[in-house]
Amino acid sequence: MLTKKQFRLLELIQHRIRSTGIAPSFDEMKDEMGLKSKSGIHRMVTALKDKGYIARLENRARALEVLPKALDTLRTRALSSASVVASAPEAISIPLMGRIAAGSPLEAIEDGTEKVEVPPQMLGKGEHFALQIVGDSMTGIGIMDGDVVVIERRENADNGEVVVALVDGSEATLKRIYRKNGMIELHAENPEYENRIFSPERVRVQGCLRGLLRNY
Amino acid sequence: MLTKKQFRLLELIQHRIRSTGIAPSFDEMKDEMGLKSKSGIHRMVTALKDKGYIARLENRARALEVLPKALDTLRTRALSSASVVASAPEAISIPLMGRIAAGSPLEAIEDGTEKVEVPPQMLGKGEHFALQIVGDSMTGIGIMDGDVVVIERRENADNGEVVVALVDGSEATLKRIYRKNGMIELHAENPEYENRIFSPERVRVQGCLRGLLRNY
DNA sequence: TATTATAGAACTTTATGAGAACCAATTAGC
DNA sequence: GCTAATTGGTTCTCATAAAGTTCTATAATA
Repeated sequence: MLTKKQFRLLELIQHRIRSTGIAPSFDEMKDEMGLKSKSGIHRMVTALKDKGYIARLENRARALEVLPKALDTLRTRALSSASVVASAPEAISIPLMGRIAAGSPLEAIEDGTEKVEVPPQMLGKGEHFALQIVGDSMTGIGIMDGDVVVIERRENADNGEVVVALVDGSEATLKRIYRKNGMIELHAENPEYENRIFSPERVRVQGCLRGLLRNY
Repeated sequence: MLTKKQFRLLELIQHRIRSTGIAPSFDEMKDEMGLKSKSGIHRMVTALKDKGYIARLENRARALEVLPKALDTLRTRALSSASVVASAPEAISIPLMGRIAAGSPLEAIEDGTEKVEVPPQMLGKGEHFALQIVGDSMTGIGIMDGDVVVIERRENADNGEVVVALVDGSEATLKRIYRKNGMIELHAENPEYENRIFSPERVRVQGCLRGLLRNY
């Protein structure tokens, strides 16, 4: 029941909320959709709401919620697009760049000779690598000790995304990142850990979290 | 009930919606059916609607919905062609058998037409299938809503393993299983949920958790 | 030949875009 | 607190693109 653009916008909203926890503003959606005016976004958001895919509070900033009905659409699509891709059934290998933890360096382990196979639907456009998680600083969002995370190499990240952040050039951690008042806050998703705040010069983003693999 | 072409169109619509999330436009259907004019599509769509296979909003872009009646028709057909799909044996695709939640029945265990690609290192010897998690009853061990879990089909499980358990033949859940004094305890890994204890006859193990995939 | 499907084109309705002015809510400073 | 600035959301209007509807002449066929 959705038009192409409406669907794309819905995907965008959902992805944004899922990866950053915060819904995008109209202006941000405008930019991400490649538009120059946000009136169109307003109309599409209204359409999505009327069609029952999202809920929103009018006049509230970033007050969007993706409803289950929409999740159904997006889920099945995300999964079955995998089978479409399956025509080229090779698993894709990406380098395992080492382990990452709260408080231990990443650089030291960068050989990249080990590979991990990753299902193709987990990879986006860019360059990816894998890291194995040590420690429990992100258990709050379901990232456990020993998990392998798939990271897309990037220099910057949206507010609220989970990133690999290098602090002072030596200490790499997987944290949720927020920018506040010109400072950068690295947020551990475990109440037992404290958030840490740095000046922007001290923090370098190395990549954004894209997927997770776990073996039992 | 349906003519050949109508059936083909129905298949096409359903496949399109499932794989891309949005219905095709009249022009696109025209192209995919190999026609040069869309007026014919219009008539066929009208016919499908009149016969109760699809619902639609007139004059609305891509406003088609495939009704359950049609899914029945399509499913029988899909099963017979399943053997063709299976002819790519070494593939790392496993069937997605539906969704599973704490407390709600395994959603209409699907026909297994949908596939998920899985990195080979995640698979063991046996037969595997995938399920998508709904709900938060296992967040305590890092299994979140929307995750895809890889299950090895088994009839029994070691104490403490995470299993897909079918209770009373109807209600399937993903739980940690313990045997105590001849009884079976199903343990949700989330303090907000209660453990439940059953007599062995009531619980059937369908498989054991082997892996987990998550996209961000 | 009667019937049914297809091509084509004209036409109507919806969906989207740009831009600008205008509210509403929030935040920074007093 | 209170005000001003800023961010974010709402409404219009004017264009244009995209999608859906209709109708007629033709082609295909039973």
